[in-house]
Amino acid sequence: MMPERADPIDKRSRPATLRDVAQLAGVSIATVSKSLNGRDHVRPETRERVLRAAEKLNFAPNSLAQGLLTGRTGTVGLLTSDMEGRFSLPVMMGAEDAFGTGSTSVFLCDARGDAIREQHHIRALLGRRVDGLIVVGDKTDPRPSLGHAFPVPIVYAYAPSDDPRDISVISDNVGAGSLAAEHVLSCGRRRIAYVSGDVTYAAARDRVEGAVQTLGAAGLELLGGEALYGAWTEEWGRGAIRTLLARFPDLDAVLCGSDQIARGALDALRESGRSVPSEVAVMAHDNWVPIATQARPPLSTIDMRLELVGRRAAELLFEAINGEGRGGIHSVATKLVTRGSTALV
Amino acid sequence: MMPERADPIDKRSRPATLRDVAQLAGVSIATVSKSLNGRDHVRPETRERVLRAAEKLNFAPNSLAQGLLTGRTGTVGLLTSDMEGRFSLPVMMGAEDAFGTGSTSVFLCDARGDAIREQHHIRALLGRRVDGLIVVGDKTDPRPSLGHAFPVPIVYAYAPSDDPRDISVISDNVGAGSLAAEHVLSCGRRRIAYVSGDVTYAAARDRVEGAVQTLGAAGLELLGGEALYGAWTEEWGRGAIRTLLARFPDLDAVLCGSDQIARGALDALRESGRSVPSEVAVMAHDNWVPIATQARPPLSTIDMRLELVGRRAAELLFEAINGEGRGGIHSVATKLVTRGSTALV
DNA sequence: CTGAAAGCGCTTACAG
DNA sequence: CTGAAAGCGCTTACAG
Repeated sequence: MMPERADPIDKRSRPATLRDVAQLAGVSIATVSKSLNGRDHVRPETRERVLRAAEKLNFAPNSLAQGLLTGRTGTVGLLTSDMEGRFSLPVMMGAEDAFGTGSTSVFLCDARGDAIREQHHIRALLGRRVDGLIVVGDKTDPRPSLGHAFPVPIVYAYAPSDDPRDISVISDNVGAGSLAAEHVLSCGRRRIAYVSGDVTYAAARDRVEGAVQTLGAAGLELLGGEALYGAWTEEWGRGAIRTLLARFPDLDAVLCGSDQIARGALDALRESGRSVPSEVAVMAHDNWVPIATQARPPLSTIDMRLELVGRRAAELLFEAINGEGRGGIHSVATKLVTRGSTALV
Repeated sequence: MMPERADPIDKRSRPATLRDVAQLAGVSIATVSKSLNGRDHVRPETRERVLRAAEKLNFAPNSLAQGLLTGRTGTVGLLTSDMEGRFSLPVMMGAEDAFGTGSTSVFLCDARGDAIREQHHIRALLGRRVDGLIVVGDKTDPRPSLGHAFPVPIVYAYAPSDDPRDISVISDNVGAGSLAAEHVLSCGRRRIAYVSGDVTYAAARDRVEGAVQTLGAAGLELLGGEALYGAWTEEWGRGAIRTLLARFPDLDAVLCGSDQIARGALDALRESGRSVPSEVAVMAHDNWVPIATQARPPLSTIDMRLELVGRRAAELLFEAINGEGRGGIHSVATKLVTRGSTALV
């Protein structure tokens, strides 16, 4: 004879419904609903009884039913093109964080930069009746707009949409370049070179532009008259430094397009017998913590505040869901992080 | 006089329902449902008419309604403790990827290692009637089981549950240590040291254990009789190498607990005038690509195949959802990646 | 203050 | 082959 399955560990026990709670509390399901949702017109002691019953049954309302009824699901789609990307991740974290504290849940989709896959995911998300969409890019270059034929609002984060009517949030790369230049100027440097990354990246060009502007305002220009563009690698950082030292033996600061480039720069400077920061200051971008802090010396760098980009995107999406969409590009200010590579002389 | 809103760009157009399709096709909603779901008992030309109508209205079925009815939502919760973690991310990617090809969507939740937040997220996920849960850890040490009082199955990935009845997927760190040791042995090295990471991490100890076993089988032991434990940093890698070179000037290989430690080791070896790999081979763990490939020379390392861990977790969860739960720890084999730091002499 | 009823959008027996 | 009806779990006017 089989023992009865009274095991509370039974994984497949059906979740409690309003009906179960109503039965236990001896009231109607309407009353349970009102009690649980804090509606008026329920006697305090009835409400109390209902709450206890719900507690005992470990009742959690079925969001599907609620969503079906109210038209709001409290879910949002996060469409990323590259989960490996160091840049899209913090943005995702910021967004998840901003939503997570409330009652909104995030659907994660990785399209791998494939437009077909992206369409597939969007269709699935729309089928799940998300209240909105955040599209996270992995580089700062504008991406194609998804258009406006959607039943829900869309916010683009990190990579802005190429349609100015869309809502986009980016970090301010021009401002970042300015900040970097300002910092080395304030450290008393005047013979400043720039080793940038891949010239096809908007982020590379924007950061250079900011630096050039700021130097210009101080009556200076970059050593050699322009930035050296190359690759986002340490190797390029090393090679560029060797070239620069040959041409400008008296350079006293190097602005680098990324932390990785800066690490290469540090290595090449050390191997050329230049001491950092006393002879040459090195300034980086991105604040990729494991890279920046493990460098010798640790890197001063510009933090792009990507979590803030994600958080801002979440907020703007929320507003748009509530009908207050504000198209255009919203730019998040970056932040200087000083470490040993630029310490004042 | 207001123009009529026939604008297809209207963001707030209500998504089409079965009823809309039925009306356009001139049939009942039951017939629409059957046609769309490929059920029998529909005349081909009727089906065709329905399909065209659905197409024209850009119909996507409301998953909420489907879920409410069928009891399956086609959603899964991914609970991570640390989205910054280099380790939990690839696992998430693998899981998302495994699901993404099907019709399952993933809810992403970051608990930040906070048990309260974790409970909060679990409650929300259960309210959304996910079909199952994947719990992703950020280190390989066993984590507390969430218990068995859940209406849905749970799979633990990367960090196993401390309850052996739970389903866990990990990468094989002992095997990884063996692989690393085998490789340097096959490169003809015999005087082998081990610079490990933080001894409080199971991953650190397991990798050492695998290496010691393999060396033992070859009649060897580690230089100094045991591994040097320290921190997961380049600085520790540099310091440990200096210590080792002083004690064992003739060492010909170093196994490192991580890519970062190995980079430190490379730098210290170079600065001590040892050439890698001709004099000393350096072998790492993790295959953190930007670190490993940018090293001088690029690092041979053990890839933990974390995407595979995530993928396997997704598969096991799927099985468990279908009632074929297989408790215990499932271990994923690691993979040797050879680069310049160990090239055969 | 409380409850019966309608309805959100779908699927599935069950009649016709 | 096609459609009317019930029902998934909830919320919200509307009666009582």
